[in-house]
Amino acid sequence: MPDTVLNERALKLLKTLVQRYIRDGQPVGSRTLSRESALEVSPATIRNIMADLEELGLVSSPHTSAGRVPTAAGLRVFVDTLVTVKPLQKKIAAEIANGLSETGESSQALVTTASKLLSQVTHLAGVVTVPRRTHGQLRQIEFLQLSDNRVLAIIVVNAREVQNRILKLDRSYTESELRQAANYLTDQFAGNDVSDVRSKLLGELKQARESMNEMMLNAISMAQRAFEKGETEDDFVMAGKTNLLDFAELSSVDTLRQLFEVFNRKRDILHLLDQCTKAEGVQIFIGKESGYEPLDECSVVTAPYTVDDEVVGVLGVIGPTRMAYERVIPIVDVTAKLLGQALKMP
Amino acid sequence: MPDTVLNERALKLLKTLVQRYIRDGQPVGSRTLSRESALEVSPATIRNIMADLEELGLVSSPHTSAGRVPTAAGLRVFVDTLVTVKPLQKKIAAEIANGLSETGESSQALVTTASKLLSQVTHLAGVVTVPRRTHGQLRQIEFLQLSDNRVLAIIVVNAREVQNRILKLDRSYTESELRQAANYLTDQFAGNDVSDVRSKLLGELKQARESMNEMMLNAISMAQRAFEKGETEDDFVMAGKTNLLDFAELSSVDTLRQLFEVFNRKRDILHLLDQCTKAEGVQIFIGKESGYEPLDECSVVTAPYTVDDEVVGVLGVIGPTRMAYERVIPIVDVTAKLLGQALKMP
DNA sequence: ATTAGCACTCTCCCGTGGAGACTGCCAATG
DNA sequence: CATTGGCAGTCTCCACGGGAGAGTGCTAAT
Repeated sequence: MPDTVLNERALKLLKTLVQRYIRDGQPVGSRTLSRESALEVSPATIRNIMADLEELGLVSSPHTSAGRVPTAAGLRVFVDTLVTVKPLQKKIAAEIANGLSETGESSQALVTTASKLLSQVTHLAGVVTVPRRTHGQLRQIEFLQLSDNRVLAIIVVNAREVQNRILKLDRSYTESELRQAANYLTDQFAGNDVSDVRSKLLGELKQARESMNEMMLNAISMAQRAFEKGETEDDFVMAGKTNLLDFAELSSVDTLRQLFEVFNRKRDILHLLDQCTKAEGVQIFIGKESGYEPLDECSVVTAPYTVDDEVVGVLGVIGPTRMAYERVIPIVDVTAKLLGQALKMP
Repeated sequence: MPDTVLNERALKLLKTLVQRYIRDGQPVGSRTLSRESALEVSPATIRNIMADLEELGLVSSPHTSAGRVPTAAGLRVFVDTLVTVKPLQKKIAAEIANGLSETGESSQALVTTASKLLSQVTHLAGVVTVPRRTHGQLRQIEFLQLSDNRVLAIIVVNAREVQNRILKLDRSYTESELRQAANYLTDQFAGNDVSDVRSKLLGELKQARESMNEMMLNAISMAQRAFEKGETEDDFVMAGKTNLLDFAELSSVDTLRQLFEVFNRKRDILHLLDQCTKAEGVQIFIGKESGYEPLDECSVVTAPYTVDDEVVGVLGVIGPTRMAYERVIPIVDVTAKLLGQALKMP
């Protein structure tokens, strides 16, 4: 036994073991390891070290006479301290940058593109949460009469987002009533932070119920309805689920079934992604660390993306625990940065 | 050999064979068939008849000593002449009706719900094309200034559909210019069939280029841009892909991969669905009849749905060839009718 | 501490040999 | 002459077993 159990040599071996395992997904034997690692040691020595690593819970053997496979803990050590992030290929960086710049206006489209790019470049499943701009500036409110009692509210935020919402009202309004209401509201609230608008509306309504004329009251109550449930349900997009079919270790139909089910339910995944807004920079969940049973055999690599220094969403990829972290990490990293930039542009 | 080769008894046997095969997906032997069918004949007789049916290409045996399995041709005969459609369970009809009536306003939402209902009720994959109303009445056009040179066009059709489109223009317009343009266009074209508007715009522009004032010219050219590319890309929705994972015969990971890929590409499927708008009533494609290799082991059951006697879209389900046609056919049928009704409502 | 050698273990891949399920054919039957 | 019972033949499925290959753990030597 060496001075400290996890000495440099052991770590170097762990690193090559993980790299090899990631490459072809099979247990790595001592002979292979002795050839692969630059270290000049015999297989026998490696076997000893492996026994140590196994005791520490960093590797394990599927059965007596197979090589070793890194455990989740082993992978964690790898990504935390051993991984040497490959410099991003220019070609790939360009692919992402182009993809995003070629995409048109709406932030929804940008998010979808980002997700597709991630999946395309990493050959994993890409996920991106829809940006939730807590500090957007309300630009304009407009109402259109659709039919009796039904009014279309259009809310423009930040010169980019456009939200439609159909309101059913208790009576019908004339066109000029609607125009007046819209003008009043736009005058009153344009430039306000959109997260404040709702509470201000409530305050306004309560504070001055009697001092206002009917028109204003109507306008405010309509606006309230329009701002209700501001979150849309479609709050993240995902591309490349089929890439997961490529990996042998996920290919039991049952595992796949579970996986696809989770992606359909969305909520669980979203919760997981939400946690990532707190940290900054790339974050990695390996296996059970995600806390969701169906993802036990998956890793998730995420990074928050920002607009004007404010975190507005998270993106990342989901794949088997044996994904190519060295490649994936920088990809997720720059995609987050580029998406942030793309969203900022006018 | 009987009078005519495909006599009544042979057909009855084919029917029970198909039913049995659909039920549990395994080859059916002569003994089973003799018990199952109400016919009082011995297995030996049945073996003779089976030999005949095999010669006709309606059944086949996977190997010498397995029972018989219906071929695609056999299934075709079954659905064309033998199937006795089960009366739709009230519970299911109610489920669909409720599901649709509880869904809110937008036709997009209705379509998604319909797709989900189909998949939920049949345990297959549900598909619905987005309604393409060729004869919708234009109700209103509105323009909103977003930022310099960027204008949001809002087109209201039929008191239900709302389309947004962002236009990049060569100069910026004042609010009143936009309002005038919108008013002019709404006056001019409201009530027109939306499919005519574009051509009328063109005509108007050409015919009277000099006689118009600049405002009108601007209005018309803006409107033209707004009506370009009227089709959205997201032209059908699909729910319940995961249901396909349930069926043993589709569960080779490779088959599944192909299948999911097809659903992602969308275009091929859409083409297939488009063909179904021509026929009326329920239409069935068995195996290769669909013409798409990845669907070789699948059947597609579709029905067009109508609004005001005009076919506006197609819905249906996709599943393995051995799907429960007797149950699925009426479900697809009523869903089409109910969706049509739901879309018609104000 | 490292290494070579060796016995041991476990998987994977065949080939083998019933057991079970049907068929196809033939001869008997009404 | 259609139908039936009987019977041999065929094919799958599964369990068993043995040999090859890979890799380990232990021990004794360096």
